[in-house]
Amino acid sequence: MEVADLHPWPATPREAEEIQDRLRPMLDLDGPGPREPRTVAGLDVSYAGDGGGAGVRLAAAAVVLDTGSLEVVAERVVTGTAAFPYVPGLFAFRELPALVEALRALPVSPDLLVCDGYGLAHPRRFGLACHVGVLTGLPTIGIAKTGFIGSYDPPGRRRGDGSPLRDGGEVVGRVLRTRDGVRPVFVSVGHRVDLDTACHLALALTPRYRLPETTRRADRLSRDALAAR
DNA sequence: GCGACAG
DNA sequence: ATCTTGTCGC
Repeated sequence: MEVADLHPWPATPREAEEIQDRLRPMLDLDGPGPREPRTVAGLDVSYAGDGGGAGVRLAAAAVVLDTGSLEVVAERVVTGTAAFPYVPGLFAFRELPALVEALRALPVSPDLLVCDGYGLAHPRRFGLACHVGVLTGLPTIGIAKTGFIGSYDPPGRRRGDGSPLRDGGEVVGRVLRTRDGVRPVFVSVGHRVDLDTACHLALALTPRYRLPETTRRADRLSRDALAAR
């Protein structure tokens, strides 16, 4: 599929922040977005050894599933190196080059992209899911496993229960329970999808496990590719 | 000033 | 993210 170019590429954290601020206005936050996408792609990256600085070996995977059956429609994985050190708030610059390469190799263009991390729930309102959305033009959502910014009250214990994630007086996401009695995930919108639809999709992708089937598939594929060396 | 801090 | 043993539970 087609993906916009990444340049200019930042050499410093300051430049990376400027890029986020410059791309932020490109976001489409009007919903509702695809409620019944036919295909959904999951993105994830695995690292070899200590994953702190730039240059460490990594593998990025994109796995496209049929939304109804959750069967794999297409998948691509590429290996490379971390393009940026890990800095909270600039996480996207670490794996974006490899993810873009994997996406470009896909023989199909998915109806939705699910990122492992945050979208709008970000210090400058431009997390990985937003960045991927602007680059691809596709609807994107972010589903993170742990907290980053914002405050919230614990959601109810049942699958489907959720509570608003608030930051600076605004709702930037939702803490959503995808399985009964299991730790919730953090859902935020990326591009061209509203929060209710994002949570609806998150639940459709978690019929059995806490994390979306898309993320689980991409995680396994990237991990295997790394091990294959 | 002191923590917290997506992956 | 990744490094890791044992341990609890279905």
